Amino acid sequence: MKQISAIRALGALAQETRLDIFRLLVQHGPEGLAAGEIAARLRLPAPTLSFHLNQLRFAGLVTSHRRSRSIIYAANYQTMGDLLGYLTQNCCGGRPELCAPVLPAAACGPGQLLASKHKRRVSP
Amino acid sequence: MKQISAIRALGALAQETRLDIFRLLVQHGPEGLAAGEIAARLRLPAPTLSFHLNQLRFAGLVTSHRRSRSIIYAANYQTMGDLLGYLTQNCCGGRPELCAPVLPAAACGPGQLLASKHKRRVSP
DNA sequence: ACATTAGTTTGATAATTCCAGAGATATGAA
DNA sequence: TTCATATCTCTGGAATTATCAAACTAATGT
Repeated sequence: MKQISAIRALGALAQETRLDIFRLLVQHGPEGLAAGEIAARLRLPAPTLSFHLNQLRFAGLVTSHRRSRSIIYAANYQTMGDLLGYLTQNCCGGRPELCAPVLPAAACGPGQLLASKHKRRVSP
Repeated sequence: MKQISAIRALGALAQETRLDIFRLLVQHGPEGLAAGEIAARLRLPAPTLSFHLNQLRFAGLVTSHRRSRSIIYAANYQTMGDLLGYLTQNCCGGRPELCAPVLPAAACGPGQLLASKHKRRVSP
């Protein structure tokens, strides 16, 4: 992930309403949630929600598609993973164990490790 | 880490100048760097740098202490680790493996990853 | 065709953030 | 003390971001 993308993602999440929206979407997994449902749960006026969803989409953190009258939004785990990778590599001085000791061991287990499309570099 | 702290940290990092400052400090480890040195390396006017350092300090991402005439700033790895933990737990739906697969395996193993001055590739 | 439902866009206003200049403060040297 | 160095704070204006009412667009049902 490039710095500019990381900044966009960080900026998108650095706002209470958007962080709430994103967390809600993450909780609902790949099936996502209709915009109206998000608005109802978070008590947000439709235009305000629409504004924030656009920011999240611009940052690549959510995807959307229409289903009948509703527009379904879902969290984009790939971007979130890329952001975590960027922060770990660029903001932990190449010593991830200093900054990421909290990760559950599951993240390290054998199977799960991957499938990332791009090779990743460890910063010097 | 509370949501408000996470938002402050995200907001602090969501700005090019500050992300540059933070990355520079991370690269220089616990010894830190004097404000003047940061200003020189990043070509920043002193007031601008001071403004951003204050934001980073408010977010808990850097610490500072005076040493003679200089004020030394250093990255606070603890806060960075807390932020990564918050994001992993709250933005990955309790499925960290979905979002954190990019971590070099070494982060989980016994040490060693580090200290390489050369860029290194981790096979996916 | 018309009404209904679901979202978006527009636009005005309020709040916040960014950043450079001028001046203030703290430390060390002569 | 006086001077030079290093950094900070205060200030204010420009730019950006957040909010939400009103108007608009798209899909569906009658």
